[in-house]
Amino acid sequence: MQQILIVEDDKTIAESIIFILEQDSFSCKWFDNGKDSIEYLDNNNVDLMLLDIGLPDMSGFDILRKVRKTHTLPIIIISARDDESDQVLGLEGLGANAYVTKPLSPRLVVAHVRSQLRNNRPNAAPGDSKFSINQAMQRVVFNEIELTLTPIEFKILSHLIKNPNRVHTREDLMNIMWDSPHGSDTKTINTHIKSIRKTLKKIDDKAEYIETHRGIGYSLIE
Amino acid sequence: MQQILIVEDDKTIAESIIFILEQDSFSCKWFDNGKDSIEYLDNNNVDLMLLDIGLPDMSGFDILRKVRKTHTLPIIIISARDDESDQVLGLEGLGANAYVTKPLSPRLVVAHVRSQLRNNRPNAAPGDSKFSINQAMQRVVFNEIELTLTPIEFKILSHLIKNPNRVHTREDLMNIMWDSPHGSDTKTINTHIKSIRKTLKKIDDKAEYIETHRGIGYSLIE
DNA sequence: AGTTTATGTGAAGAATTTATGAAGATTATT
DNA sequence: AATAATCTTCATAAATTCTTCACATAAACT
Repeated sequence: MQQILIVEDDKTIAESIIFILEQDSFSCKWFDNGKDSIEYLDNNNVDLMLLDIGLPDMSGFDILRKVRKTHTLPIIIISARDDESDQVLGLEGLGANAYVTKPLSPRLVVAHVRSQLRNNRPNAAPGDSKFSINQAMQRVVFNEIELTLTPIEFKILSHLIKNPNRVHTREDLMNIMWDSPHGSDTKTINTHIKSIRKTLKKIDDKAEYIETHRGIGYSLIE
Repeated sequence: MQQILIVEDDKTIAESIIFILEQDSFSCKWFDNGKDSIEYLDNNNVDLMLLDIGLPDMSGFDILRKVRKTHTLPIIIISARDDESDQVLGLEGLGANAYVTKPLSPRLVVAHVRSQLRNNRPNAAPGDSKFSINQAMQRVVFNEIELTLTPIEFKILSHLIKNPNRVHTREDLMNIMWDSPHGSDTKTINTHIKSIRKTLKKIDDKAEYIETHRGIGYSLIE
């Protein structure tokens, strides 16, 4: 269970946030001052901090500054002030991850919490597909494993992933393989598909992801 | 250089955002419709997307849904509507990372962009890298040892270190090597990379840090 | 069943891309 | 101006990738 630290001096607000978060099965810890919050943070496993800017003992910005020196957890600022420069300072200058203004909508707070905690999981597979594309590295990730593909294989497979569950004719795939017209035999594709299947099979032996459509082409099944 | 994709049908808004972002040395690409944006995203290295919800051809929410099937990049929604349920849907349901309402403050947009790009680095834990850069001294330190690099080698390697785990095309690297356009062969890079590899190998014989991406360019693995 | 047609398979060699080492050109330094 | 350092180009070697081919296998048709 993921733990949220709430730093908020207004008891009513804190309780309403905690109520919603706990319904969403987060574990919450609440402090109404900066000192105790930092101490708790330093000695416990906290996944995310909700931080009110207007506190009695020290400014939320000071807390932020201090926490960011040693912690990388996501921090969401809660502020009564809808001031642009406060937001810029918090987000850009001091390393907050989101900024919510009062009056607070508990649902919106939970949405931000979820959004942040989702992002921090690097290998979160998007959607429900077993495939994802690491465009930055020009790699396809299959069952959390990066595939080693040749340039043409990458082009074909990533195109199939982007357009799953539909037949791609050999001509379509040819156009994807080469940027400029190329006078090769369409049978070349069979060999590339074979090679891709072989690569996938190394990771998931039984599964058949690429389907042959006789006389037409291929498709990828999700 | 990190690339931002802006999806916004209002030209004035788009231009003002681009103006600010480019001042902050982000590279921007702008589309006024969903279809072209998705196509561009599928075929290029985009680091972050700014997405307007009210587009002519398709709803921003539909774009979001589609993009999230295969991409994990941070997405910031821009919306004219300050509607709570829209925000909850975008952030929680569809996987957006932030939500900014119009009228837009460009500075605030940049603050969100920075915040997202800072957070999104999975290798954010400082100190775990074998490389560090002493910009003032124009030196790279590798495994506690200062490297002897020529000016161009420093430019290339420090850029790779600042943007690890992603492919840099030869063209990108050329732009980094020279400030002004330069009509040299892209094969020049091969020689520089070779020289950098040689320097690294002197210190750590077995390790392969710079990876070749055939037909594209190079990347540095952390 | 037998024939025809399309696809799967493995391997060879053709084509392309990158690595390598060294020489020439350029720039900076003394 | 001479020297040293750096950058670019070039030729060739090495590695990878692409295409083709021959044959095996599977599906569709008569």
